[in-house]
Amino acid sequence: MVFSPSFSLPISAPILHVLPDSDPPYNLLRCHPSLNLLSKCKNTQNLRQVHSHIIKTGLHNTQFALSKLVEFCVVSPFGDLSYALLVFESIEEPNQFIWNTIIRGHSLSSSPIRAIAYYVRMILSGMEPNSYTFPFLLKSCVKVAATHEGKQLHAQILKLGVDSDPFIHTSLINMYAQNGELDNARLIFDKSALRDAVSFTALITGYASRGCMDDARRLFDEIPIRDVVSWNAMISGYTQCGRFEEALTIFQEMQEANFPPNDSTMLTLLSACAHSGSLELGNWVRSWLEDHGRGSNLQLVNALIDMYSKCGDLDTARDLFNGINQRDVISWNVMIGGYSHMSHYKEALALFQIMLRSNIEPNDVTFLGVLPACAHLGALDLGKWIHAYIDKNFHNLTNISLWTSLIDMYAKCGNIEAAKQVFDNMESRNVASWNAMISGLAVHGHAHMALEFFSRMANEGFKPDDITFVGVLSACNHAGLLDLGRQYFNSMIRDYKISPKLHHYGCLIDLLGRAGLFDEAKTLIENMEMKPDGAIWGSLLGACRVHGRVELGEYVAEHLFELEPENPGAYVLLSNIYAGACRWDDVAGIRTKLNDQGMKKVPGCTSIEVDSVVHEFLVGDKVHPLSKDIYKMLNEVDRLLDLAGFVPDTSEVLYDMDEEWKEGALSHHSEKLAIAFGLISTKPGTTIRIVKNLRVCRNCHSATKLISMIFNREIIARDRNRFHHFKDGSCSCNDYW
DNA sequence: TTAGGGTTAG
Repeated sequence: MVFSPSFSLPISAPILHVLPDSDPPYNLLRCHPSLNLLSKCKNTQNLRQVHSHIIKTGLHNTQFALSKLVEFCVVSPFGDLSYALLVFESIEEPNQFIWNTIIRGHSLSSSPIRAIAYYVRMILSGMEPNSYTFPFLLKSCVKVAATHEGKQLHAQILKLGVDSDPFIHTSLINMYAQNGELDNARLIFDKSALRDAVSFTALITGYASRGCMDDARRLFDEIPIRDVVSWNAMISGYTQCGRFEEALTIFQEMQEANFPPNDSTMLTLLSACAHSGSLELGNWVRSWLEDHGRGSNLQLVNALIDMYSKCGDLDTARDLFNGINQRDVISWNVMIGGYSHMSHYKEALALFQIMLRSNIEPNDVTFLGVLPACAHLGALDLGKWIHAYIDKNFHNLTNISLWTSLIDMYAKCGNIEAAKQVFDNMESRNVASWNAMISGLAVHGHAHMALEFFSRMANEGFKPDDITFVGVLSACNHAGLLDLGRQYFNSMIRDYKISPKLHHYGCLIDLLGRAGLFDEAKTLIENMEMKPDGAIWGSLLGACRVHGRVELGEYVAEHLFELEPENPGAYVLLSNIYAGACRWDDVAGIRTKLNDQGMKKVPGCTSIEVDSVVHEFLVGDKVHPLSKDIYKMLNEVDRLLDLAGFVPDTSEVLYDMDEEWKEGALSHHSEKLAIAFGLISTKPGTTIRIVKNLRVCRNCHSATKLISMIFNREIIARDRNRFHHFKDGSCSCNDYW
């Protein structure tokens, strides 16, 4: 047997000779050295050593010692349930405590429903449950939303007459409240004379989870003697409902009442700060924690990191993260999630890679932070790796958000088929899953399939929300389905009672503009309940360019200049309109204006993932290590394009006025650099996937179509608005984008 | 004769 240096067994422990089921005096057992050693176990090895010791000293003949062993296995983070079960199965007639402990163990495990199975076994073996048995069982019912089983347990509780036990009473309220049956929870609460702060709080939490904070507040006011958890539950309830000011008011009331807050109060407050962006209060909490000597508590530091990153102070968040000695998975998750939340996607992925190298096991929350970063950067390989990791390591995972996040990732990374596969394999879905699928199909231009999913969704009893309609309308938009778009827009208002938001108007106005129906678009804008935003004027301006409407373009541009004076995009679009009308003086005028005001257009940037590494290219970029080879390939591409009779489209010159124009012609746009890199670094025939931060320009669009044919490559490009699948010389958008 | 209820990364 191997002894770890920090752990040694007592040499002379008393040997007990006892008969089974006849435990010796408890005072002798309770303080027996072997049992005291249990609390010092730090791993399974230690546990086995103590178990051997228990056997050597004869203690294994007592149910008391075995119950302590089983309890340790079940409760301690260094124990494990399977070991507890081994011991349990070796006991001929386990006592009530041991049965309860095994049930408790299952309620704490990853499959709490098994607690019920052991309860059934307990009854069948002839052992009666007691008032300790039910809180464990009811907790399991909460975890797996087993309302039906919970009700059966309720019947048993009434039959046994233990319903007046305060613990069972609160557990029942909690079970009903958490499973959405608030009326039943209330019934139990009202019928009983038991009214301590704990049962009040259980009901308050139920109301809070349903957004009924006014009911919660009434109950809170009725609590005879409040305790710290009831205060915390109120702060947390308001926070969850997005009523941050009221959350802070409760905290103020708490202070005025001289009620001392605890760590949980601070955790809850930090969560309120994170959600509402209250950096000032967050800083106050931080100094409170330092003043009270809680500044290095891991859970609190994690909450501080979360607060700072959500408030946009990523540097302070990272400093705190770096300062932690022993980070847990939550530390990593909040930092990665913070980067992702603030659109620092590259940092999110970089930190995730460090996490893996540090041998920290990621969990579902980690992936909820990483997958959106993959989606934005188009990091399909990493996304696929995560999918495989989940399949391998997380069986029976019922986290709908995670699967939905995978759908979104696949769709945004250009693999809509994989997105659909994930969707089809989901055991249960929610509105968000349908929304992800519908908008995924929409950006890929599969309008009819998106609309088909919309009908399926309604048929399966899901109620579409405003986000669903953004997907539906953008599906119509990307396919130019004007009549259908109008119909869905009207149906949204009439049949689903959803009032249109800017996004919905944006889709419809874009559709109308592209179809040249400017009068209808203008009327719609004038009748909107809110002021149009830059996106709406912008799409109209784009439509003016397509239809060569110079005067209207000037009128629309004026609105855009007023709304977004710093945005050079509007000037660029207007100059393209002038260029289309050969009004070169006006083109030059805008150019001067842009230069005078020192405005620079957002540089075009395209990324491509090769062998799990994301490579980024800016216009005319020469910093890539393989730059020479890339430009060699670029020359070859240009030569072949020329041979194929390609004539560059220079109608959008100003669009590329600054760096790109200076770099010469249009041949060094970032997407072309990325494609050239893709051509030299992947095997012939491999699909090339690229992601561009701006809309793809006309010239590159025509060039890419030809490249797909010349090199026999499928090229999937995501631009700011949608996907383009280039194949055999044509594009899935049918030149409509 | 050892235990059990309500708040606390998305």
